[in-house]
Parts: sequence; structure tokens; C-alpha cells
Amino acid sequence: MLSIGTLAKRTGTKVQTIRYYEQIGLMPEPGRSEGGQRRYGALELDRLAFIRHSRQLGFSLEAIRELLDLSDSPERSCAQVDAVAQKQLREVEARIARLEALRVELRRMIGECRADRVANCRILEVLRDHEECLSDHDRPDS
Amino acid sequence: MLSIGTLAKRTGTKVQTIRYYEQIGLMPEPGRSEGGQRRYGALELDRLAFIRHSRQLGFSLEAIRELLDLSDSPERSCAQVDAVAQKQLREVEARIARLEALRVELRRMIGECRADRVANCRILEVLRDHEECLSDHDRPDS
DNA sequence: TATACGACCTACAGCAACTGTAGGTTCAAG
DNA sequence: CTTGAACCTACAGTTGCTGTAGGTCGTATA
Repeated sequence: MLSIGTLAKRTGTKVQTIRYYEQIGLMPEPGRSEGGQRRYGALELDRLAFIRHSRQLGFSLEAIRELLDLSDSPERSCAQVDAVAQKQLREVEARIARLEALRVELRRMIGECRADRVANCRILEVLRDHEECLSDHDRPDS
Repeated sequence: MLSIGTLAKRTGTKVQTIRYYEQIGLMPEPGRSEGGQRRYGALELDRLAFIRHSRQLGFSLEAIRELLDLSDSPERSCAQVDAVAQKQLREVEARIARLEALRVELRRMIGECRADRVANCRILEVLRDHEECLSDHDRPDS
């Protein structure tokens, strides 16, 4: 039986985070010691490892919840699992595309600045005037 | 003089967002009409445009606050402006690198799955066992 | 001039996914 | 048996907004 601290160390998770996952129903309520402290077994260890690894791959907690539900029905088609993963891949690719456009713009902006005073700094001028930009970069996310 | 709604339309910002910027001190408290409604001029329009454009380029509100402060001292060296922009560029590049590692892993994971049942789905197996991964992808952010 | 109605006002709750704090209890080593 | 690290609950804070409720203002039209 593992204490919450040991489980945390084993999975590279913070103790608070494990309690948070329990609170939102992603981790089950575990057994308790006499004194009321949480005690975990191998099942919970595996489940948390799955969650953490999925998080590292960028899946949202909602997506992970779905994956965990799906993996509880071994006889089902794995098409849905595939769909969740494909969606995640598409999201990652969209974010890469957007960040690459930002990188281009930032590099150009920085490269153009030859001033030494704020008064005629190209960086600030570009930020002031969107027209100076090549790309659209419209959504402030990712 | 512009109402908050007109300012919002002109800059592609939501009304709530403008009030939020005022609340956190990023936008100044504007003048008011007889009845107490906000009235904006050209200065505020420019400032908000600057903020929105910087956000589109991924700068944090804290970074934008710094850039706005710097641009109020036209005689200063623009080295600090440069530093803020460089830092943003490095952050964007780090996020791209991380997302590209995720993309590789996701693609491999999806490509390997030839099963039709959840029971032996490669995607779930990979998520269960970190050892199956090539890269580290350690931090769950960006 | 009256009225309708969209735009405005304040104040506050909620989102994701945690992280940190306060104030108190339990466990295990020495 | 004592000490102190680890645990407990409950709640506030993070970033950058967005949405809601319940009420007021401004202006175009009849």
C-alpha cells in the first residue's frame, strides 16, 4: 500500500494534483488508513501513470477521461480511441503552425531594429501598427 | 469620442476585455459621459491596438505592461525592448520544439495501431507505458 | 415628448489545470 | 514517548479572459 506522497514520487506528480484528480473524479476515492490517510494500490498507480503520460502528450483532462472510459471496455472497437488521438494530433499541428507564424514575425521584428533609442525602435513600431505584419496571426491562444 | 462598444469593434476586442484591462491597470481609466458611460479618444485607441497586437504575437500581459512603460521613455535605450522581444522569441521556439516532439510521438502512436479492439490497441498501450516512448516530453505545458 | 430597445453599468462567478497556504492531525523513526 | 515529516481539509490564487444577473443610459422613431 502506498501513501499519497509515495504515489506522487513514483509518478512525478504533486500530492495536491492527485487530490485534485480525485476531486474531479479522474482518480477514484482510495481506501484510507486507520487515521484517515489515503492508501493506494497498483491499480491506482497504473491509472495515475496513464493520466500523467497522457497529460505529457498534451491531452486535456476531458480527453483523458474519455480514454480511460474507453479502456474499460476491452471488447469495443478502438476507433474512438483513434479519433481522440487524431484530434490531439491535429490540435498539436495547428498550434505548431500558429507558433511558427509568430516566430517568423518576431524574428523579422527583432532583426529590423537597428535603433538605439526607444523613440525609433522598430519593435515598438511594429507592435503599434498591425499593417507592418505579413501574416494574420489573429487568435491570441496556443 | 468613442463608446466602449465602438472601441471594441475598432480593435477586435470584447467589451468585457477592455474593462478587464482597465481593472488590472493596463488601460487607463477613461473619461465618462454625463450618465457615467466610458468615453475614449485616439490615445486609448492606439494603446489598445498595441496591447491587442502584442497579445496576438503571444506576449503576456506582464510583458506588454513592460513594453508600454518602456515606450513612454523615448530617450531610453531600446535594449530592454529588444530583451523582452528576444525572450518571447525564445519561448515561442521552446514551445515549438516541445510540440514537435509531441507530434512525432502522437504520429508514431497512431501509426502503430492496427488493432480493432480496445483490448490490444497500441495507442492505449503507449499511454499506459512511458517506456514505449522515444523522447522525454517531460513538462505538461505549452 | 414618450417609448422602446440596444448598449452600457457594476459585481461577481466560472473556465483549465493546477499550485499554494493555513491550521490542524497522523505516522513512523529514534 | 517524543519529534518532525507527511498527511488532512478547505479555500484562495494563477492567466487571460468570458459570461451572467440585474439594473441604467442614450438615442432613434412614432
